[in-house]
Amino acid sequence: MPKFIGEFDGKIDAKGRIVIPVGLKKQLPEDSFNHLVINRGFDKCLVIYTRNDWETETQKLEGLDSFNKLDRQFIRIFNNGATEIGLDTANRVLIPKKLSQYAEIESDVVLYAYNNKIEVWSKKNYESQMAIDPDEFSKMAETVMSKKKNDE
Amino acid sequence: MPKFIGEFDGKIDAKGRIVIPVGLKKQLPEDSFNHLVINRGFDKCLVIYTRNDWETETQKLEGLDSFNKLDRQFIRIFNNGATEIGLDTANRVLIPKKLSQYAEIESDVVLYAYNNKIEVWSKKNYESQMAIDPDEFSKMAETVMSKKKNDE
DNA sequence: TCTTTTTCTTACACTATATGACACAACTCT
DNA sequence: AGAGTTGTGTCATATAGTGTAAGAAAAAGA
Repeated sequence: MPKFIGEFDGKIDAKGRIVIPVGLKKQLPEDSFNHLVINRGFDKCLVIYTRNDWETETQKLEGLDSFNKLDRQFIRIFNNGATEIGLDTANRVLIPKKLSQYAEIESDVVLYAYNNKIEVWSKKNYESQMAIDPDEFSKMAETVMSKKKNDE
Repeated sequence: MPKFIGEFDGKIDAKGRIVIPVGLKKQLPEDSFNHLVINRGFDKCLVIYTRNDWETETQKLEGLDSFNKLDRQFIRIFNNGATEIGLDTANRVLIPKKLSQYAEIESDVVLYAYNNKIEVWSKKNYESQMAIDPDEFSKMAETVMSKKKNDE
């Protein structure tokens, strides 16, 4: 499983393409250049996985109960919009229009890579997502990490 | 885990690079020269880790649930734009523009190394951060250390 | 103290990358 | 078929990134 890291600024061009900066491209396995999957994220962003990782992710859904209405709906929505994409000759990926609309991407974007995901944000949404003051953040840390402890 | 120590003055050049002084470079494990991670710290400074240490830090996040909104946001903010960097042929590191802006770094910088972190400050912010009179400092010690005791 | 070596600083030159414009192919719709 | 839309590739240019070198300053050794 690739471990991505980095935060990159970029733009979407008139045709809806975003350049994958070299710093990020270098982290991608070569055989994934033409086998990436992009989908809606849970927040107003898009997520790019390698095809392999995407399959791993969807396997997490396998335990769900396809006789259960809510589960079925979730699976449907989760898969909706997932599209395979690839790098073109200029290291760009074409973002399907539906998805860029969903993420409210118009011109400036931020690529935010961590773990096995590359998140694609409109700059505006990215900034408001990240705007949090240190005190709030440390409270958040307590909540999140203590919950984690209880789970164990 | 490396244990850094020292305070170094330096400058950022027109291309956004900062020289890692030899005294500091010697403290870095050789195999980390091209695998350093930099990201935003609290208090308008930047923090550099070795990639290994960074991964140790982020392992704390591993049990979190990416289907949970708060957890996701926490992960994102914790990562905070971490980016991998390396030393060039002249022992410099290129600071991503976004980050130097965040830390208000324009010309003079201070590298402040302790534990497994190297903090990068603009000289101005560093000085105002460190400007404190002895009485205040001792009061601060009481507050901080007694709180710690209660936690234990 | 003087010499030698190392480290720092600055400047510059070269390479790689990002960006925007444009041309054209494929496809859709009327 | 023709007009419009969408997808893909190419190119030129500006900017960002990287490497090299020379002199100044500092440190180390004799």
